[in-house]
Amino acid sequence: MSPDASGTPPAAPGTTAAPARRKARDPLAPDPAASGGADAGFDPHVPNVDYGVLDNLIGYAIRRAQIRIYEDFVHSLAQWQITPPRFSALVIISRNPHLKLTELAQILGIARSGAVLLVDALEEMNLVARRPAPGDRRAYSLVLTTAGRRTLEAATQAVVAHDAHAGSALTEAEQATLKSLLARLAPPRAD
Amino acid sequence: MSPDASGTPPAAPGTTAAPARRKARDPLAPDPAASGGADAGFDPHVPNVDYGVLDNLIGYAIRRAQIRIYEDFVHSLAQWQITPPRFSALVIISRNPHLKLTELAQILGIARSGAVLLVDALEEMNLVARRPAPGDRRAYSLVLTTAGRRTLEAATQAVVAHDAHAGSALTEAEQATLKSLLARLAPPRAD
DNA sequence: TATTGTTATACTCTATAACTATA
DNA sequence: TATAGTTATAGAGTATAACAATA
Repeated sequence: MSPDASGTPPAAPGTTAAPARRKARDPLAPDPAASGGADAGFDPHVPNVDYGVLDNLIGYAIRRAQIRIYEDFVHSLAQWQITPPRFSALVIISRNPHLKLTELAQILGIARSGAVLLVDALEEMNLVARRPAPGDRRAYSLVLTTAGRRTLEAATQAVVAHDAHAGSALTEAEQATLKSLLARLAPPRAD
Repeated sequence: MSPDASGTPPAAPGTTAAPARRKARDPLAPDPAASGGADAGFDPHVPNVDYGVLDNLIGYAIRRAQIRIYEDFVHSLAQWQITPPRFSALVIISRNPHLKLTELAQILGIARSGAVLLVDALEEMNLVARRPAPGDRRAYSLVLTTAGRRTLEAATQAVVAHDAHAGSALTEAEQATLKSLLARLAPPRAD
């Protein structure tokens, strides 16, 4: 079809100019619902803008809150070169020592190959060690190093402090309510 | 340094075997806090696993809820080949016609170049049209096509239905409370 | 034959920065 | 000189699938 055949005619032929068009790739050709896409930013809530339904959706309220807090989270961990997934991994390994890579992957909800990369980075930073798993020479037993424990402790303090800041506008009771309500949200439907 | 010099010695030389190590790239070398990284999955909440601090953080409660709802959201839009950012764009353009690309980008919280791609896709799907902006031959005026209005209407119904499902475990009052609490969360700090 | 860790590959999303045509 | 839209490029994150060693 012709360049501007989008249902609306080219308006006024005298004032109409505008740059040239090209065609775009299809971001969801192979599998619409798969892949780790994370949506665009979408926190701003610019003044004088009508957000329509978006403002009525629980999902968007949660998303906005998530984005806002995530920023803070990332900042508070940046000084240790720790990303959110790395923090999660450290906490999980700390509280559940001797996990195997596959188990860690399951807990974190990522692919095994992703867990390998994650642990690679943490091991290179000397925070986590792969020890031979007793009784299975294929597997590793993941543990924190001394430096890992120390770093996790410091990072945890920072994270907790920033999380407290995020919730500082709410009373303790309200924070508890919020967590409880979030936890009670219905899981995805099957259809 | 040698392959396994990670702070912990090779345990027992008799039982120690385990695959070979290599080095990993650094995911946050250029700019720790930038880039659109979205964290790994992390919804599962596997039984018999100690999540430590994570279970006490508001940020993680929100993140889990977000991931859970997001799935549903994506599913409900997949049949129209509409992704969450596309849906946002359609709603914003619908409620605020004649936006320029740059304005749309600001509202969505994405880069101008991203907005171009987004609108490219929507235009190719014949849902959005770029019309010449009156008075500025550099700019476009974004509007929904007839098909765009129709599709948005249908998609909105689906989204609202699924959002209602997500909140179905809560009473109306509780849903209102949840939204209110989320909206009151403190914004990120400056430091 | 199944599983553990690994690797290679490909794909998506996003940002940065350079470029053009206007203003 | 600044701004709107565009383009190219590069980076991070992820998944998939194949592979070797071991179970």
